[in-house]
Amino acid sequence: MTTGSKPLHNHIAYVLAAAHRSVKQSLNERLKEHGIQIEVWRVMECLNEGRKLTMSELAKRALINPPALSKLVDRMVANGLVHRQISTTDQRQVNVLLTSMGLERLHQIQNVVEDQDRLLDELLVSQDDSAALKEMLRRLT
Amino acid sequence: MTTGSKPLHNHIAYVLAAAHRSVKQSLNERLKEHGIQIEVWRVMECLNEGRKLTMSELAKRALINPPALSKLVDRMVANGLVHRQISTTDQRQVNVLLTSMGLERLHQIQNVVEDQDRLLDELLVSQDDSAALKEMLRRLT
DNA sequence: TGAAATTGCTTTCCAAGTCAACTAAACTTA
DNA sequence: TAAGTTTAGTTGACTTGGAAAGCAATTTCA
Repeated sequence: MTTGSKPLHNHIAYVLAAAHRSVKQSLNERLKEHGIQIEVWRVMECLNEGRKLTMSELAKRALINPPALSKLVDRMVANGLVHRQISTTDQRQVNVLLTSMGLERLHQIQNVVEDQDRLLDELLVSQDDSAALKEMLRRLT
Repeated sequence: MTTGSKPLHNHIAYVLAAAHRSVKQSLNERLKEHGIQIEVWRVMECLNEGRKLTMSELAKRALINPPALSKLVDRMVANGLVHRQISTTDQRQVNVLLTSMGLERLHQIQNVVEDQDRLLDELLVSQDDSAALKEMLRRLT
């Protein structure tokens, strides 16, 4: 016997990585046409929902590690999408906010993302599957 | 109204990214103790199943883009885990094979990965869920 | 209150990934 | 069969990400 172990394509870690890779890539291609990278979209969504978030809060929600976020925000500031604001109550904290241009750009791409999401839903069998899938994924998180 | 759109945590792309991030991170921590990175594990698993694969075949299965794989294989050769072999039938193709040390190292970590997989399974409600989840993820891929 | 510890964020250094260009081998076809 | 095309893989310039150290502001508590 040569394999001795569960085949790769049955590992959750592998299947999850494959699905993530493929979804990420197709979303990426759509967003690239608008000159926006996926992480930038997530940050903008988070700020749109949260109005004003500290770096650490934003890092958690946008699924980005603090050092990477710090650099990403630098770039986004340079591109005029967000701005930083030192918190008045705690001078260590930095609040990040969407600029009006950032909000405008977000609206431009929201349709793109929703389109892709609809397309993914269609790949699943029933409508319930989509909800069930998300629920299971949240459980793994 | 300020949001105007589906909340972030309902987007498949987001939930998938969150789950992937978290699973990847925990697997990564386990593997780090053995000095192996996740992509290296995937490559070794693929080679264990396929015995001998060309770079492009390996790239597909291990979910790694060709340039990244090329460099990764460089490192793995340097570490004595695999070796390259120019195909006799087509001199452009490069076959990659596990060394005996590579196989040995793979066996050492397979338990680690299976442990984590078992743990993930337990996070889901029923046994069926695991199969259902994988099936849905494959559909998205 | 002031020294020590903690927290929030950034910076630095290095490892790794991407895109596009490149080399070489193998086909195609006129 | 020689020129043009396609395919396989690698390389190089550039960008991004991660781990660990660093800096300040805040909190803790002796």
